[in-house]
Order: sequence, then C-alpha cells, then structure tokens
Amino acid sequence: MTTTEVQHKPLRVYNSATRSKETFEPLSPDCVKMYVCGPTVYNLVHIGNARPVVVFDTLFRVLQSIYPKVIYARNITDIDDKIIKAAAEQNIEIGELTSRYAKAYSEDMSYLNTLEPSITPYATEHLPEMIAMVQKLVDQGHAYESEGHVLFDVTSMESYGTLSNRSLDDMLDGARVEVAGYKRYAGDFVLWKPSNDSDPGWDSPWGRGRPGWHLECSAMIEKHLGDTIDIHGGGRDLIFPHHENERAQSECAHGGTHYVKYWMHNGYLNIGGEKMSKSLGNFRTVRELLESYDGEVIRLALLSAQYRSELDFSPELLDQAKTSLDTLYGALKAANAASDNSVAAEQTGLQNNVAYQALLDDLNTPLAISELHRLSKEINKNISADESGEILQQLKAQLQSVATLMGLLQHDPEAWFKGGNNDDGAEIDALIAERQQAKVDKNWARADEIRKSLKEQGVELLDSKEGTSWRRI
RNA sequence: GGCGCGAUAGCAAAGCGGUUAUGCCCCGGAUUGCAAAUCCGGUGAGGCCGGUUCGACUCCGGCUCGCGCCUCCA
Repeated sequence: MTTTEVQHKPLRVYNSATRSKETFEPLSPDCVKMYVCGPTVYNLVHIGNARPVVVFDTLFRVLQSIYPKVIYARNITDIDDKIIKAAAEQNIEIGELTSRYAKAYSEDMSYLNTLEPSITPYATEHLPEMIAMVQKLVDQGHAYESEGHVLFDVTSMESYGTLSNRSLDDMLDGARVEVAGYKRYAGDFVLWKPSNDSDPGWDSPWGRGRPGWHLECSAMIEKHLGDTIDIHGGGRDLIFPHHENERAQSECAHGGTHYVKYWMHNGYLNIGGEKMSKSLGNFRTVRELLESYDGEVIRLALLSAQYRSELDFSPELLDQAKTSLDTLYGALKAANAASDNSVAAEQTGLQNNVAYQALLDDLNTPLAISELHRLSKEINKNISADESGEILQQLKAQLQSVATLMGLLQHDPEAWFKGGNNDDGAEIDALIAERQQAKVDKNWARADEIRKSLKEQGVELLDSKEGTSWRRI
C-alpha cells in the first residue's frame, strides 16, 4: 500500500428521521454502535420477523468491512403481556416459555446465516436500569404517576412526533382506541404499570409492577451503548409508537441528548399483497419453511428486494431463490473442478467490486445479487475458454467475498448439490462407476437405465470432461 | 380525517434524462452417445393523462388503482 489514501466510496443509508438518504458518518469511526429490536419470545417467529434480522445482519457485515469495531446489540423481550398470557394458557412458568422461544429464535436465525450480535440483552436483566430511567423522567417532570401507573407526558417534549412525522393533533384525530382514564392526555404512554399478585412484577417506587413496552430498549441502549448510538433498526411498523416513544424517553432522560443518528426501517413482508402479521394470522414460521428450504434460500429470497420496499412472500419467490443459488453454486463448483487451487488469488479487495458498491448504497441487495450472477457467468465463460486458472481464482475470490457480505454461498458447493444426508453416497458412487464402465463398453442402454433409476430416486447425474458428478433434485 | 409508500416485460426486481440491467420462464443455436449444466442469440416493459426537453421508464403536475401507519405488531 502506498501513501495514497484508499478511496472508499462512502456508505449511504436512508434515515427514516429525515426521510432521505444520507452519507453515513459514525459518531466515532473507532467504534460503530448499532441496535436492532429483537423478538418478544412467546412463540416461533415468522418469516416477516426474519427480514430485519437478515437485513441488519447484512448491514453489520458491511459495517465490519469498513470499521475496525462494530457493536451490534439485539435484544430479547422476555417480559410482556403477551408472554404472560401465553404462559398462562399453556400452564407453564414464564421463564420456561421465554427461554424455550429465545432458544428457538437463536436456532432459526442461525440457519439464515446470521452472525451472532455482539450483545444480546434481556429485558428482565435490566429492571434496575429501567426503574432508574423512569425515576429520572418523573424527577424531571416528563412523567407522572396515576393510579399505580407511571406515564410519559408527551406534551412535555417539544419535538415529540418528529420521528414518525406526525403532530399530537394528528394522532388524536385518528385515535381508534378509548383513552384510559388514568391518562392526562390521550397520547401519553405507559412507562410502568402495576402488576396484580399473579402477574410477574418488580418492586419500584410506584409499587410492584412491570415496565411498559418501550422502556427496555431505552434502558438497554443506555447501559450497553451509551446515550447516543449510530444506527437503530427495526421493522417499519416500529416507527410509531415504539421508536417514537423510545426516543422521547431517552432524550428526555438524557437532558435532550440526541438518541439515534440514523434510524433505519425495513419494509413489510406481505402475503398475497397484505402485510404478514401475527394478529392477522397470515404468517409462515421460519421453522416451518426450514423444513422445505435451506436457510440460505430463505435468506436470498429476503434479500431479493431492497430492504425498504415491500416484499411479497410466496413459494415462487423461494423457488426462484433456490434456482438462483444453484446457478451460483454451479459456477463455484465448476471453478473448483477446473482450476488447481495452487494459484493463489491476488487480494483484489472489495472497493472496486460492483456488488460491494451496491451494498454501500443503502444495501442495494438486488443489484448486488445481479453482480453475483455476472461474476458466475464470467467464471463459466473462462472455464469454457480454458483460460488460465489465475483469472478463475480471481473471479471466484470476488464472488465469494461479496457473497459472504450478504451471508450467501456459505456452503461447500459439492455439499450444496448433494444435500444434507449422504447415507447413500457410496451406493450412488458404485452405480456411477458401473455406468462409467457401461459407457466405455458403449452399452448405452445400461448407462441410461442407471441414469433413469437414480433420477427416480431424486439423484441427477451430470457428465462432464472431468467425470460424472451428481446432485439431488 | 391526518401522514406516508408503491405501480417496470409471463413472474421477481434494479439503475439511469439518450447506450443490453439482472435472475426465472419461453423460443432458436452451439455443445452433448442420451440428459443436465454451460455458452451465444431472441421475444417481451415501464398504470393513465398532461407538461418540461432535441430526447423521459427516469424530472414536474393531475388522475386511477393498490398498500401501510395513526392500536399489539419486524
């Protein structure tokens, strides 16, 4: 490397708060801080819940490619009225329910090739911090106690509503819910609420109770990341009220200090043109989909549209993602077969890679994926042209490095095509050997018979100059 | 009622004021004992109506349709 500074194209991200795409400038280039809202653990997550996880995992990887240290926190909400209800219905302890589904979540997400966040804070482990924050808000006149509840006074904050771009008047105009009697103002939200004897609760200055929904994220960010963070992510449906209220609590508790520099929100995953949601019941769980599709197929499907747009989820989408991955793995496999790995790929770096540039532009994954296809086509052409292995290795290195940034092409190509269980691998190899002999003997009838019978078992034979390989179909 | 998003070829989905997006599907060709894979080529587009411009899918205005938030939700 010369003294010339490397020309980095800047990362650009769409900031929901300003409703525009901005150049990402971290608070400190030495340590970038990102927080993403995680699941409430009372059942299996659906594929819509997986979208932000995959999207922000990709962002995490891109950030790590630029900055030396990135702290990524994703919480687990393990106290919530839905949890209390579900545990009661199933007649089990709350802790049993939440640990079961927190584990399931972690497993499901790992199948989608997501990296572990740097920190996974649990709400129930941060009660002292939450209570302290509520106390601070009460002391500073931003919150008040009423009938055992502590409420945030939204009229006490000048800029309340700026994140979600709405005024207090607008909100009340459209209010569809009855205003609870203990609220001074309809828009006030709960910081702390009383628990009855059968509910889980913690002692507080306002009696035994539990936190309101928005409080945990504020308290955990404060504790683990500080008063101000670079990026806060989540689904679009969290902008209001969740993120608006989080911001209100945190900034008021911190004397007006800016809470989040870049708010990022992914679009909805739809089914049949409608938002997928637990309340509508039109969801598919990740676990259920993993029975039929490799996690990487699901991941590619989720990345096939830019994260801010809506994405209509369908079996066709997954089938297309599967076909796409077959093509990409096919090129990798061919590259492996055609070149000896003794030719070391020169470190080309990512900066000049079109796919990387696309990712730096607010995670333009569809464009990046198209570049993956262009690279794989280049690989195939170079194999046909029988060019030197060096070019092939370069192309392969490019393809793999940028695919890794998207959490794709993480399998061994051979294993990808041969599927999970290789119990019958020896049997297949024996038949291939027999067919090879038949071909030498020009016994085409026997050769075709073997091909046909294996195909009936879901195994397809692929003849090439290098010999015969196979894959599951 | 308030606020916001979208409409691209059979399907999915991007960039871009003028030049092939890309993938899947479909058609033709090369290759192949057969098959697959691969390569080459092709069909096919920008909701509707105006405006700006030498030129608009791309900018501006209107309309239509669809979706979302304002309530738990990724």
